[in-house]
Amino acid sequence: MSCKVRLASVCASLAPDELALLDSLAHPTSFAPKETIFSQGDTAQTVYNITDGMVRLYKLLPDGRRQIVGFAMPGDFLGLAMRDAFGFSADAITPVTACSFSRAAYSALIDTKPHLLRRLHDYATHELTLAQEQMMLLGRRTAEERIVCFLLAMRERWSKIGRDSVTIELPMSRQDMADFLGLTIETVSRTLTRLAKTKTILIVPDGVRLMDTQRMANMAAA
Amino acid sequence: MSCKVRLASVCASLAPDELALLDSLAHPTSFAPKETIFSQGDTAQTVYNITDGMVRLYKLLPDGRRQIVGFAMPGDFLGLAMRDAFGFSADAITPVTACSFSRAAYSALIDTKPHLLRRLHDYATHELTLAQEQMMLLGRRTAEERIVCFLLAMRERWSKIGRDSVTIELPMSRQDMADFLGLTIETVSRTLTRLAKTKTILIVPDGVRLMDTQRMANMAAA
DNA sequence: CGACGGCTTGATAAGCGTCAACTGAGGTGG
DNA sequence: CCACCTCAGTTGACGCTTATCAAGCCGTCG
Repeated sequence: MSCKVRLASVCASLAPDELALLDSLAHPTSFAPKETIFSQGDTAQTVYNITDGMVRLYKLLPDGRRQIVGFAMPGDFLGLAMRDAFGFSADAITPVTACSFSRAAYSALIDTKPHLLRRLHDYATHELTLAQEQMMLLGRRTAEERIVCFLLAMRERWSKIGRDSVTIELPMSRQDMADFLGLTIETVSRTLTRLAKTKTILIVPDGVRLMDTQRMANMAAA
Repeated sequence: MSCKVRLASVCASLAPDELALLDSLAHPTSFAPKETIFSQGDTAQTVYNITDGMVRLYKLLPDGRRQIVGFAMPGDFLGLAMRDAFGFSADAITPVTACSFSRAAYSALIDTKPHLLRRLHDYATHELTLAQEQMMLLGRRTAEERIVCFLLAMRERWSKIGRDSVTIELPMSRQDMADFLGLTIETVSRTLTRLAKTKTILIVPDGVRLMDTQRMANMAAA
């Protein structure tokens, strides 16, 4: 009941008694920056609900190339996209707190609570929609469009958890952004400076301030 | 019971009476090549289970750039990734047959059949895993790797529906492949001819034959 | 037979990657 | 207290992969 992200996560719309049951199964957990939460290929014995901080989710190729498939933020759920083994790795970017659940308990719970399963299913389809949006971005957008779309999407996500502002926090490194957007760190850096030079954004410590959202929206739509 | 793809789709693991119920709700539908099944933004009043043929699922940017987010084949389910409106467009590549269900009936059904919902949820998470694989491909792989991964993935999909062969049917056009792989039609064509010249594949009408799956697997893993 | 669409091939160019040097903030230790 | 190191980020020069533009091929169909 005291959870800050309850209404933004799958826990919304649970009855008080169900919430209590869920609470009894949850293990509060925390991770330091750069700490690994799980690795691709690990047998998935735990699922997590992020309550604070930011997590990067990524896949690696044997030669070291990395693709970040998403950033998890408060309210996000980790552990859906696998049957037995995690399909990607996850590690903390900032200090992270999460509710962890044993996979067995989680699995048993959703078998008895259809509407919790329904919430999870809705969450999964939402993730799928985001993934398809990202395919469009990676396959067909220019570097500048990717950056602009990313910033607007981050604004959207912060606002969904009650932190709406034209100043966007970006706790991840340039390398993380690059690996999310299918670019190099140099291209990310150059593109951000170019946007700053045209007064579209203002680069601030650990984030950017959006100075011309109208122009950005046009770039993203085009 | 006579459905060729029953065991490969969400309909597997249904009890006979449930199958009968589902059957009573299903409307057999068919589409001619290039016919639109639905368009991005349409209110989603129907969901589909493909029984034969191939469908392209794609998103468009206002300036005409296209990203194919997936190809639907027998056993695949269309209509998951939306709450009220379709997030992408779909049209038939080959002649297509499908079971269509009204969204209302579908929604009511899964509310009363938790294990059907469970199947759908598993299907959705599988789709999500594929989408993340595709992000890796689009963001970090070279043109040649994309083509090779695509061919191997198509082989895998055909084999899942009982058509395992080193000769891969490719009913879609070069343009469709290009828009799926984030390339241009010219790069797809050139890369395929290069693979053919090195005797890695053999280009045949409406498909390719894999001549050196070992080398291809190495390219895909790298 | 001619037109058309899908595909291939070639020449050229652009966007982004690569390599490398530089800057500035933060941390460490003599 | 300041020299030094480290690391993330920025900037510049250059080059490669892939896009773009353009021409030609081939099977199909009216």
